[in-house]
Amino acid sequence: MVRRYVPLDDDLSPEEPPRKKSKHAELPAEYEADLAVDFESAFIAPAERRHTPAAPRRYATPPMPPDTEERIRRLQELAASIGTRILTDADAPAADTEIMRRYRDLLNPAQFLAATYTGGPVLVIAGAGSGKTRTLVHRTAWLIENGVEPESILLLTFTRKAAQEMSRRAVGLVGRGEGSRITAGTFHSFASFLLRRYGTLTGAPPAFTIADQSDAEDIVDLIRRELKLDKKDRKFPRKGPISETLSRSRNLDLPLAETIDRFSPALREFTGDIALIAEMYVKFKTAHRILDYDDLLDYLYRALQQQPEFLALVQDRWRHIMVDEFQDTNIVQKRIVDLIAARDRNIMVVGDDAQSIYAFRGANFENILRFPETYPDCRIIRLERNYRSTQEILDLANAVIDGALIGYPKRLYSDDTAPGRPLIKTFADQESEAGFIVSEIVALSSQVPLSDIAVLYRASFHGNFIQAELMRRGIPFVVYGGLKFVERRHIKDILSYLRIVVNRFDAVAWNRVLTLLPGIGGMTAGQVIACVMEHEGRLEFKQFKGRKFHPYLETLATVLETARDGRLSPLQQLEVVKSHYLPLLKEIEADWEERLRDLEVLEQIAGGYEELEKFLADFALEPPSRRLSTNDRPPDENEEEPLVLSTVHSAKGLEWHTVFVPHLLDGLFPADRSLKRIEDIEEERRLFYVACSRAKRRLYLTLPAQIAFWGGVLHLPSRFIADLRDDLYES
DNA sequence: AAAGAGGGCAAGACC
DNA sequence: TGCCCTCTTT
Repeated sequence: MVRRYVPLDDDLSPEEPPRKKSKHAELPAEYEADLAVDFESAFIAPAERRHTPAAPRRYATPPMPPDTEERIRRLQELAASIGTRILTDADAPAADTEIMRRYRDLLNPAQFLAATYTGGPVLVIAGAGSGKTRTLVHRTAWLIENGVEPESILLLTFTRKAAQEMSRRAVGLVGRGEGSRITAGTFHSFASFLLRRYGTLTGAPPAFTIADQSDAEDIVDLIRRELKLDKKDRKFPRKGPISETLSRSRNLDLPLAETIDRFSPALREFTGDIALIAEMYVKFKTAHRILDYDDLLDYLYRALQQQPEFLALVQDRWRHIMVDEFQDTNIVQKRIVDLIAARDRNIMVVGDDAQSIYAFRGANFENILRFPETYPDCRIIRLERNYRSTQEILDLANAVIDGALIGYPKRLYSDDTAPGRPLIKTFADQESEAGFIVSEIVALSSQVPLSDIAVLYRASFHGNFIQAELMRRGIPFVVYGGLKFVERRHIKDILSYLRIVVNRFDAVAWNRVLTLLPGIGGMTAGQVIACVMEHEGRLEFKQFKGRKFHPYLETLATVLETARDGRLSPLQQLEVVKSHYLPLLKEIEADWEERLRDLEVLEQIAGGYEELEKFLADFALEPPSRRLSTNDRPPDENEEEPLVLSTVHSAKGLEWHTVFVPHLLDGLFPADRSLKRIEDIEEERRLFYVACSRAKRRLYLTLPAQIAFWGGVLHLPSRFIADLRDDLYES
């Protein structure tokens, strides 16, 4: 079966492996040796691996360090030992009241159980498409119907989209009056709310501003330059990697040196200086009253932990806690939840370990696996009935996840027995692969709306050939991801003025605003900021009299003073700074007219607020997700809803009638950068599982026979399809 | 400070 | 191979 994928140039001898010129050449020597190992024996063999392909002899399996092996074994034990805690359909409560009967009829037995269980901590393992949101929303409604105060319900989610969806549907069930009284939000928005409201109790600075990821990087860059580290060593790492490492160290709760050792060995020789930057980074934020995303969680956690008064206050208010997407929580988030739930223990966490795909940003896969460890008396409910896909698609998805080393045992099933096994197909090259996909899309589009079809790939550039082909044939499509609205410079610029209006000490915003002015660069900006700090936030620029740029500074000061007027609405404040900013924008950007449209969107959003501080906080935490200027054209009645091109990550939680997953070559999916650590390969597998489980009726898995990749050639089919039983798919 | 040249690096993206 | 970042030059 696997022979079907055998690459065209398979005559390479073992003495001369094909990876000679490829990326793999950079791997350490022991890894070279390992490439020859039969991948079947290198894994702790999952129970159900069935056949031994000939080709995969050359799949790279990284060595497993003893501590990793030990940890994996522990997690396997945990996952295997949940038996006694599992509640089954038989444990569903009697439907002996009108309310109970109503909920029983609305939900399947497992969902019903999850919605009504109140006997303590619960873990709900919700498979893909199993009605997770439905269950949570009904639980919320059930609690309220049974006398729980809506105010005491806390629903924590990962994305603002999920939070809004929950709120909306809760309101639909219990009505606006009660539905709007529950707290549903992201961890960060919940933290931001508490820190602002209980500033003195939590130790958060007054009127703090929130630094997003790029702001955090800018701060690192300012420090890096101040320390002249780039001058000392031209190889000194850039702001991006440093900032990422600092954040990772906090998200994983690991000492900085260890974080560097484990995740960025290339930075090892700079550990001392990075530690120094870390120290100054903290001081910088304190001095300028800035909190980054990690701070929001850290401040909240510390306040809960160290201020009994505050903890009691929070526990008194929120007595029923539900956490969505628990597999994506990091260690700090888990601790926050544990603290709040410690007293009343009304906690339900919902998630799917098989869909944990965010380890790279600090999500701790183990939180969900170790829940039974934290709450030994917990109960576990599995939602395995799938309402999305056909059984034949689920069979393949189940097989994919069966190949994982760790995870709770589960098996999705569906009533949908519509025929149509997933298709796995190899093409000579990327062009013919793209050609095939687009032809199939064209053929399908007579029966299925284009918008119900998606192409999901591992990395954005995998979509290039398909995009080209779609354009050539005039098929409308949208690409998820790309440069976000909030990341566009003019949006950041305008928001920076407003940030200064709120927080005079926000040096990151100052830096942006100042360097916009002609004649002011990084050096001068630094001096001006220092001057503002010395004057405790007053706009005293007399000392720059005589310098060329002095008049600009005075103008800026006037604008900021005008905008600060407390009688103005956020929208009016925005207008004030905009009138100052527009001429500057025209100077620096040729396409300023198009950018103006983004500013209009910003105005629209600001119009909905009464308080500037709230507007800025919300905008930092809940930015509009897509590129608005290009996608928010007025909808054309006759225009067809476009096809979707997306990364698998961005597709999480979504579904389509037909899904194509292209470029299934080992080294692309799984990505070659993930092949060095067993945990990373595991995550790639879960990612592939997410991709497959997005499909409702048709699933296409395709690959080119080979692909030129950074000077080398990739030609092995993805290990995730190579080890599939051949009766699971067509070809 | 702004513009041009050369070198390094390359994924995924939530708040 | 191409883009982004930084360094160099004016």
